Amino acid sequence: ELTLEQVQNLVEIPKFDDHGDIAFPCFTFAKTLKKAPAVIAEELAEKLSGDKFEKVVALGPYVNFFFKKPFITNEIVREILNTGSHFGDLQIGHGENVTVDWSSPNIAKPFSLGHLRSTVIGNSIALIAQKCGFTPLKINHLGDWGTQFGKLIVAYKAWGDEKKVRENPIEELLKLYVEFHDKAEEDKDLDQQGRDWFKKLEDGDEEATRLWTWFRDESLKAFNKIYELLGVKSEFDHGESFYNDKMPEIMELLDNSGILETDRGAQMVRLDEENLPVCLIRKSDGASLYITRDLATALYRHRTFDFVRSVYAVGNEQSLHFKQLKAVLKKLGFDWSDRMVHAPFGMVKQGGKKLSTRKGKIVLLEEVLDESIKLAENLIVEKNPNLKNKDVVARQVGVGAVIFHDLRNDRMNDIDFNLESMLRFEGDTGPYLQYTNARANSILRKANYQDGENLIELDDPWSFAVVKLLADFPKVVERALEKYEPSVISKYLIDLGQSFNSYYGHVHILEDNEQKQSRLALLKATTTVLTEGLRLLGIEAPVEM
RNA sequence: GUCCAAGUAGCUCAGCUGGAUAGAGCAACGGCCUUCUAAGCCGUCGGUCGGGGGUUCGAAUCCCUCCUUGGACGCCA
Repeated sequence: ELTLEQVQNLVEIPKFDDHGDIAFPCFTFAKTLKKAPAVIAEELAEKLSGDKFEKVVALGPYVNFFFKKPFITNEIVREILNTGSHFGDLQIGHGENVTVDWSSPNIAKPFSLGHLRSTVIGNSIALIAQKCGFTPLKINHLGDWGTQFGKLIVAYKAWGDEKKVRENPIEELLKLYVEFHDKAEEDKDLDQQGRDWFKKLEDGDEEATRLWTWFRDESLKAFNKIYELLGVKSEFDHGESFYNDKMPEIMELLDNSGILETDRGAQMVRLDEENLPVCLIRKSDGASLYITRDLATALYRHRTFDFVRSVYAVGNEQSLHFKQLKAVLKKLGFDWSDRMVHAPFGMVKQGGKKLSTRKGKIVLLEEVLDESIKLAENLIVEKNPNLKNKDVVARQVGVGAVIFHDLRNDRMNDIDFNLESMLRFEGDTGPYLQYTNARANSILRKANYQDGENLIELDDPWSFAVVKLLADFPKVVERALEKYEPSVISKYLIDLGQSFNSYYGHVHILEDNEQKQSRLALLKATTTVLTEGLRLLGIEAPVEM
C-alpha cells in the first residue's frame, strides 16, 4: 500500500537514543484508516520485524525500531576499514567539470578577511565536489584591472621607491594608493592622470605594462605565501585582465541581440519579467561595466570548460549582480546560465559595521595566521614538549583554527571579527577535532593496531552512538554538496567528535579483553572519517599534537 | 521607497523536506588526571524560538501582518 520511497520519506531518526534507532510516525494514516495514530503504531509494530532489527516497539504514535547492534556495527566499521579515505565517495558526478570562482583578492591591496572567506569556502566546495565525483576547477578571479592601476602608476612614478616595493610590496603599494587619494583631494589633475595612465595600459604602452606586470607579480608572490600557509592552490589565475580581449565579442552579441535599451546615453537591459531591477550594461561614455566583464567571463568559462556547474564563492552583497548576470545570459539565449550557482557568504564586520580598509583599521590575514600559529606552538611546548615536528603541527593547528572558525557556521551568517574567538582552541573548534583525532591515533599507535580480526559486539552505550554517526557520513557529504555548504560537514564533525570523546571518556579502550580489537577497529574508523571530513574543509589532521 | 537575507539561552550559533521532552559551544558554578594526550570528560544554571494573527491532529519550521538589524538597488567592482 506504500511505496518504498514514501516509507523512506516518512522514516525519521528519534531524538532520544532510548526510543530506538529509527522511527516511523503514524499520524498520516490516521485519517484514511480512521484509527488513532497510537493504535496504528501498535498494530504495525506487531506485524513488522526483520533480521536487522532486535525489536520493534510502538510508543505512542511512533513505531520505533532497534537495530541489532553487532550487525550494524560490523557492517559500518568493516566498510570504513575497507574503503579508508574513500568512505563517503559519491558517484553523483561523472568526472564533469565544476568551475569554482574563488578567493579573488585585489592586486596591490592586502589580503582581506572577506577574501579569506571566499578562499576557504570555495576551496571546500571544490573538495566536496571532487568527493562527489566531479572535477573541480578553481579559478582565482584576481582584481587586477581598472583605473586604480593607472592611479597606482602615477603614485609610483611620483613618490615610489623600487627597493621598498620589492621588500614589502603590498604594504608599499597600499601606502602609495592611499597617498594618491589624499593628494587627489587637493590636486584634481591627479585623477585625470590616473585615467590617462590606465588608458595607456589598455593600449599596451610599454612602461605602463611593465609597471603593471611588476605590481601584479609582486602581489601574487605575497598572496602565494598566504595560499601556501592555507594549503590551497588554484587551477587558474585568470584575473579580470585576462578577459580584456574577450569583451568585444560579448558587446557585439549584446548589440545584435535587440535586448539593449538606451536611456540618457547609457545602455541597459530591462529585466521586468524576471522581477529584477534594470541592469546597466554600458556607460554613456561607451565604457564597459563590471557586469560586462562577468558576461565575457561566463562565456569564456562555458566554452573552455563545458561545466555542469559554475559556482561563485562571492559575498552576498553581490546577490543581485549574479541574478542579473544569469538573467541577461538567459535573455541572450544561453540556457546554460541555469548551471551557474552563486554560493554567497556573509560579511566580516567589526562592531556591527563593515570592515573598512582605512589606515590602521586593516586586519591583515597574514598576521592573524601568524598569531594563531604562534599560539599553537606555545600550547605544544606546554602540553606536549616532546613532540617531534613542532613547527609543522603548530602550523596545521593554528591554520586549522582559523579555517574552521570560518566554516563552522552557515556561510550566509555575518561574522563579527574578533581575534580572540578566532584563535580559540577549545569547544567547537578545529583544534578540538584535531585533538580528538590525535588522541585516537595515539591509542592505535600504542596498541600497534592491525586490521584483520573479526569484530564482535561492543556492550557499552557510547560506542553505538559513534557508529550511527559514522554511518551518516555519506549522506552528510551529499547534503553539503546540494547546499554548497561546508558547514554541514563542520557541524557533523563536531557531533562526531563529541560522541567519540564521550566514548573515550567512559571506556578504557586499551583494557585487555575480548572487545579490545573491536574497539580499536571503531577507533580506526573514527579517525578515518575525522581526517577525511577535515580534509574536505581544507584542514589537516596531524596524528599527534 | 523597492527587493534580498536574518531575528532561537547573557554571548556565538544548531535545529535536515512541519513531528516525540527546542540542542551545542563560550561565559558562570561544581566535580574528574599515580591507568589510552585535561586542546578532554561529567554535572548545574540558563529559552514567552522578535510581536500579533492564521493553516494543521501537530508550528522555531508553512502563510499574512507589524517591529528590528544588515545588505543590495542605471553610469564602482
